[in-house]
Amino acid sequence: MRDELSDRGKQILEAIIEDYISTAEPVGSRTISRRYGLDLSPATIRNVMADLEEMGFLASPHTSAGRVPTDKAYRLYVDSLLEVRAIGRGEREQIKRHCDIRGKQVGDVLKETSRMLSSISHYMGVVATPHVSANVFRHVEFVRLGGRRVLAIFVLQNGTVQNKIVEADADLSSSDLVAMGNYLTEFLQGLTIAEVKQRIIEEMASEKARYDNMLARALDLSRLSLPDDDSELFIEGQSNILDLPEFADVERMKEIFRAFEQKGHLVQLLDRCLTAPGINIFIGSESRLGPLSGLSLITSTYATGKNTLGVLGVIGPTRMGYAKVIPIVDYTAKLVSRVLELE
Amino acid sequence: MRDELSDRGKQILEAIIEDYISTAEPVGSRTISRRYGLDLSPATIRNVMADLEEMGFLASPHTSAGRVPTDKAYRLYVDSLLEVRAIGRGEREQIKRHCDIRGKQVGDVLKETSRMLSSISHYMGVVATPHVSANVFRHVEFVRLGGRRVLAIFVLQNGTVQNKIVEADADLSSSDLVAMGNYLTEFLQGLTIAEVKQRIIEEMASEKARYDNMLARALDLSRLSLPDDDSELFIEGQSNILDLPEFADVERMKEIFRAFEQKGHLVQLLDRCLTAPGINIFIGSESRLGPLSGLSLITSTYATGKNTLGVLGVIGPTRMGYAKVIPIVDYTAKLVSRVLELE
DNA sequence: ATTAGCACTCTCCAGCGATGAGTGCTAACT
DNA sequence: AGTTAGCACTCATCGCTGGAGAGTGCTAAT
Repeated sequence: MRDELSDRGKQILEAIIEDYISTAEPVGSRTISRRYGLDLSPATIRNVMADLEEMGFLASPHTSAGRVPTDKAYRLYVDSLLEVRAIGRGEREQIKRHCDIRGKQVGDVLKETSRMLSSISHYMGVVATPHVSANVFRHVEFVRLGGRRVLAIFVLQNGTVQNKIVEADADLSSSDLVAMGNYLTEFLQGLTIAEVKQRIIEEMASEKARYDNMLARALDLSRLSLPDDDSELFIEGQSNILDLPEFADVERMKEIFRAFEQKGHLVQLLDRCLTAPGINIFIGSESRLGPLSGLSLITSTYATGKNTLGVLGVIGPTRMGYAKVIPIVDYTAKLVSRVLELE
Repeated sequence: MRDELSDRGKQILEAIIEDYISTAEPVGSRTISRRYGLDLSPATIRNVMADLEEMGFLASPHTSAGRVPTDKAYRLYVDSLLEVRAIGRGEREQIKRHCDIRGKQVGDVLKETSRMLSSISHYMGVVATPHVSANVFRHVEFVRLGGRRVLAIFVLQNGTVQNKIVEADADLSSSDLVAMGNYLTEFLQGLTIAEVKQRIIEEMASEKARYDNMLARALDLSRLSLPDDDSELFIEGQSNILDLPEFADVERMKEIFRAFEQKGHLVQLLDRCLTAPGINIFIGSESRLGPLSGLSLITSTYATGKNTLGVLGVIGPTRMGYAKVIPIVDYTAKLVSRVLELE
């Protein structure tokens, strides 16, 4: 009876969580007894709350404030108490309307998706661009810059374009570069970037490359200029979290903004989601990222056909409106998948 | 004597400004008399300060605080009091070190420049990417997406790549698209994007296009997919301004972050700088952008040869260290110009 | 023209008590 | 045995107060 959660315990915990989500104020026994039709006196609820606190689901900021749900409570809530509503009609329309991508740059589509997620959820939107490795190579071109510097442009099957400035180890004429580009475009057609890497290394070791100087140079150049595998991150709507009462404290706010400025950690976190298709939820300290404590992350992967392309989601306070945001993220991921789909 | 600034007036104003720049506290007559070797009693200085206030160079937050410089004062300071120091040796090294661009994407170079500006100045770095119109067309390619959607990729002479998704008005096969790309690449070679626009319109009205259905389609497709002329903005180091005491107020901070989230206004402001080569300085309300009052902007244009490419700069509080930041912006702009130079 | 002196203003801060929300415990009730 | 009413207790919050300190403006003396 002490370690197992009774039905009533669950009901009261749920009420507390939902109240806290909507008010951001520690919730007291009286509130629960009045506002949620449980027909129990505050005293009874106090008893239950004391148990819940002992079990680690609640915490009290100080003796005479109400109780606040812990990360553990949100986890339980998300896993088994919460009934995910279907997405609202208005929201669905809004997302659809956004997804008219004609005339937009591919990168901008993702950026705007991020912005849309933030404005519709009133939290922060995050979209990670697809990792490069799994994408299929389509076209490469080299442009001569000053000196020996060369601009390499890789076009991938899904429409993203990667470019990079490299230093060649010999002077190369423009026509050399065009020829190299044409040759490599042909040679690498249809491979994924990961395979391209592989193929180049193999070829460089081959007989042919040893005798054909130009070929060797072309291969070397392409090796240098292969796009890096890091994905970009669009984080939009940061100002939304400025309105949340829990971040009214200036120090807290600084900490968060600092954390988001160097996106590295967040990228890692999102990478973890890549391997688990569908909705993923990190609550508060579960992310194991210090500065993100107090924040939750709801993500979903977007994909075309079998290929997982990337991750998108919403970052909000741990007390975010899971019931509303989860279907939004889910629906958006599906729609983005469809929109980016190739035939 | 009343409207014209005496030498002593200037000296004292300069002292006040410099003190305020370093302390962010309203400065009193005693401070000036003690810390700056003017050999005048506080009372004398008070008289001068009263004059300066009447002339609009100083303001007092309330009766018993010291005085604070107005935008007008900073303008005078920047225009005629300030002696711009040569750039520091350490700073020069730091900027140089950053400018090793091998192996980086072109866009990233600008983004990192922005970041570098922010970290070296301790304010915010801004870099606007070049406008598209003046750039020279190099290559276009069309990729078939689902349905009638087509991905158009424009490569420009300076290495930037623009892409856009458009809806074709007929089903086009992959080979059609490749052919169109090749034809247009040939046809538009060497023109600026502005000229490309022109040329396409002309050609669409020509005899040839009227009879060659495929040509007409190709032209139409390229017209739709021409890159937009808006330049992107990289704003980095926003968290730096969180540390400034004048923005300790949460409301003020929200306002600023909101303003930066929609970059439109700022782009307009930077565009104004494009036409005036070299260093430009906007102080506080001079920018005529409400939310930017209290902030100053120091910009410089970067260019290759004759072509102005874009604008970069630093945004900080009006009381920013002009003497230090101006040479930093200047030097960075020159270096970026050199680095992006084509041969 | 400059300065010393002084009264005055206004912010900032610490201390104070009142208020009220919420708890935990005990004893009575069903 | 579970539930509830009652009550003493804790603690954050708020408004008020008075003192300290910084800085000013004015006047009169140098």
